[in-house]
Amino acid sequence: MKKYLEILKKCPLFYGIEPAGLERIVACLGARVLSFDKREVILSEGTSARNIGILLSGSIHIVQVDYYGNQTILADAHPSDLFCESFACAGVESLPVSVVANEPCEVFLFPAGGVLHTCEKNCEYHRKMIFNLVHDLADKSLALHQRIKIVSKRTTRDKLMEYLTVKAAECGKSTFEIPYDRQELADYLEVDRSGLSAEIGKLKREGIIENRKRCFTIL
Amino acid sequence: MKKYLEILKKCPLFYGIEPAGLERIVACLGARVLSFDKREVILSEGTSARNIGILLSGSIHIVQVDYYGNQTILADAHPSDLFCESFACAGVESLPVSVVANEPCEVFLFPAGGVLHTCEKNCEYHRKMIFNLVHDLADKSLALHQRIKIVSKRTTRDKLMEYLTVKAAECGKSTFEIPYDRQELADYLEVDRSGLSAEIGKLKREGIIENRKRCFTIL
DNA sequence: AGAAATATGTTGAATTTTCAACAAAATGCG
DNA sequence: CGCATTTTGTTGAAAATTCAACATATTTCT
Repeated sequence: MKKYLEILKKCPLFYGIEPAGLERIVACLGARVLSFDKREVILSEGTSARNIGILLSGSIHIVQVDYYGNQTILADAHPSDLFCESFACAGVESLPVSVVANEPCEVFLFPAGGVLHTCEKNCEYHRKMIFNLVHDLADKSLALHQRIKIVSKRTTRDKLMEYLTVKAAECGKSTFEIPYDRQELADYLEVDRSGLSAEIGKLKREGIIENRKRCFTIL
Repeated sequence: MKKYLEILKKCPLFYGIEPAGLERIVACLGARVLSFDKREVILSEGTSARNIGILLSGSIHIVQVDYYGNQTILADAHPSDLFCESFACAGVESLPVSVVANEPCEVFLFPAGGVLHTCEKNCEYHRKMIFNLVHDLADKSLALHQRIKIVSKRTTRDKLMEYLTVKAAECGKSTFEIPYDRQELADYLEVDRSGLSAEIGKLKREGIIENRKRCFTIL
């Protein structure tokens, strides 16, 4: 477990907890470390929602897939990110999303009970974690609102421009890389892939954006 | 303030806190009670996000309005419900949504600091509130996921049927009332109002649903 | 390097949504 | 009760999305 401490240290759940405490807590959580190949399903919609995950390496997508195979990408996570904490904390039985490996990755999985139920001595670390959890859950909520703001635009063009504008603001630059390929971007924006490609082409010809693969520039 | 205690008692933030404690806490929060008429803006997008609200009477809508006046209804709240807690807890400066009175209503508004910063004596009540907050934030996150699942459907018909199915499951009956009029339902589903009316008419003629005003039956 | 697999761009037809304008129904109010 | 206002339903035309099919480009693997 030791070799993962550097990543875990940066997890929002453990902010403000010094290394010695972290090691104790991590031991206490009863976590498993699991590895997955690209495209493997890490957690499947409908299965138990009792576990919280922390991504150790690689990257993952949080997705919903409907009846007809339409996939919606809700979020992507990177090393040190928490995932599925909201479902575990809400106490729902079954997961309303799936978690899929976007590249080979390792995850740290542990039952939420270890965080939610204070240990015998109501330790300071526990108190910190709960506070951190509040902050993290609020952040996730914010991200969902942001995503809703993007996909609630009515046209492919407006969705794309809103997304790019948000991303540019996030990076503080007008040239930046996005974490999705075309199909994934379409799944995030909830539009048709070919229509998205067409729209990107149009925006380029109109001199509004520049683009090569995952790199975009807003002019 | 006394007369609101019955409503406040049922607020998710105060679960498990007995009446005596509740009265002390409420006094401690430094809240204002404000009244609004139907359609009045209670909190406006872009203004300070430091306050948490509890609805005392009436009902409200959490909305986003874009550039061109397209309104998106993100959620509705009823007496005892918390609102805007996620933005206050995330520590963002400006509110990404507006809160609008859906009918005459009273709200209880207080700075989030009173909940997030433990009082001198790190009291048991405070600990409970933070735990309650975790649960509440997780629930809100879940509601957003559910909404995304609905609006990510690609057609008006699929969005509507998904929404009605969820509502029916919520009530445990196939006949139920929804909290929105036609325009509001359209704003929630992110579709055109007239197209929605047409689709409801079609579903009725096809014998898939029954509907009179806000009352729907899935057949 | 070369073949196979994957990702991206392009097109036109079919479907669906949006928009505007108006009619009909329901509601609120003096 | 009757008028004014608001809400809901209907329609047709314009705009946009989706879908399928295919061409081209890029990546992966041996």
